[in-house]
Amino acid sequence: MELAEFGRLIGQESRVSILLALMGGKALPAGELAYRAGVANQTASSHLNELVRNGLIRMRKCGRCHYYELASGEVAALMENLARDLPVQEKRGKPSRIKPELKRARFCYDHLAGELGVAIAQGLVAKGALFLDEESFRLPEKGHEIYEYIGMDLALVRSKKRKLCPRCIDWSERLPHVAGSFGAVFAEKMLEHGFVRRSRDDRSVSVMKVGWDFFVNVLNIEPSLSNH
Amino acid sequence: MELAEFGRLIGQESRVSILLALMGGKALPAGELAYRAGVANQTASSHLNELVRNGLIRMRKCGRCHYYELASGEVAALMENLARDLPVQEKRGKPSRIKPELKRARFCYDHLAGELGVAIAQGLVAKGALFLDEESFRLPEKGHEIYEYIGMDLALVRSKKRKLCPRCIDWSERLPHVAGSFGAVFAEKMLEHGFVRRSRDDRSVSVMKVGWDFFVNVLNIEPSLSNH
DNA sequence: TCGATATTTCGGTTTTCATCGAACTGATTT
DNA sequence: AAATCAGTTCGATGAAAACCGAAATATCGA
Repeated sequence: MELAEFGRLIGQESRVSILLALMGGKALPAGELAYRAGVANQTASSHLNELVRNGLIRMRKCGRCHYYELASGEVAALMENLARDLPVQEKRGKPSRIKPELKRARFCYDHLAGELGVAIAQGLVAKGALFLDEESFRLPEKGHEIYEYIGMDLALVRSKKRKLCPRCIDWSERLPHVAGSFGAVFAEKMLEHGFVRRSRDDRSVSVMKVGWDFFVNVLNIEPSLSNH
Repeated sequence: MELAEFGRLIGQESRVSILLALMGGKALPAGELAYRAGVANQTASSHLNELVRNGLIRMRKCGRCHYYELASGEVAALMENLARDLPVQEKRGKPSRIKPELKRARFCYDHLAGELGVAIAQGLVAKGALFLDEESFRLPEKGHEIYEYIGMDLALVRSKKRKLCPRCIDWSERLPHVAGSFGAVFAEKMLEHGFVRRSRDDRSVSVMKVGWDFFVNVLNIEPSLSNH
């Protein structure tokens, strides 16, 4: 895609809202996206069309609903990186309008990010369940008890064709967390065990009681994270 | 800056042309930028104003000329990374419109990039004049004969307040080359010795005869690079 | 001081495009 | 089959903004 073309696409509030809503990794129906962007269905429809045409998102029909989602993890990473690297303008009276829940813990496409995501990555490394490599993380050859503990099948992780566990530098934290198929499967497990729960409205995530037990006792994550 | 605001700024051919022209790292007068963007001076002037207001570029007066340049290496890196990560659309009959000279060797803001930039970085590493680190390159404590050979003062490099020698992943090559103050000073030396010469029109760079001697014999760079 | 040059400011024109009402398509329900 | 619901297409409207001619500003050279 051309630079200017891409700029035009993300140079408009409604379309950015749509893209940001999809950054949660869930596929959402057209109406929902229109509502979130605060525009009429027809308007959203044309935006969605445009985004699909340019390969940023894609559509899947299911009955009479049209579900839209990001086209790929690459697009998600692109957006996340862009948001992170945008020059900060020193304008007085512009205190970051970032929702604190989002900063604390959120889904970044299909894996966990925010303070929690970073802390998890660090915890796994500290426990020897993950190694820090040049460009990405690396899994220990013979697995690790933590993965058995949560019933996570590393063979499954390795079998996917996408990148195993690339580092994704967090937009809010500017620190690495785990993305790729590992990040996705791990996040899946966290949901499955009820450790965390996704927000109904946006991509923020809340940590349940059992979740804290796991994070603090098994991963040795700072309990201070839990004090809001 | 907001995502949408940034998108709007780069979502327009004239402004992208201006930004791209400035990616060479040279400061250019307003008229020149208008010419390159293919618009009238007045139009360019308003675009330049807009870009300055948003902190992407900055202006320096010199006599009756107004010289514009990128606001910082961060902005340059942002643009370069963006261009690199843009999703490639599989459109038939769209053979990369990238100028081969640009792909071969160019200035990326203030340091060398393209095939040449990557090869230089690899050459320096192979010679032990540079080490590959986590996020950046690292200089050997006690310097290296290569730097003495080209008369490059590492103390000067280290004295600058900007990052020493971060890795910059190339837009065309997708491989790392050296940026930061090291990259800038090194490129400066290459020009000084007449090893390379900047194009008058764009950010491409041509390698002179003496340059090839240096690159091939001292840095052991593949001479195949020189066959166009 | 006068004219030439580089750039900006102002005003008006034109283009682009985000938006929504109305009508249409298809799927689901009654 | 009729009613309903999700979504799209079409067409018109209005606002934003890209553009350039004309005039203003500032510097330079003579």
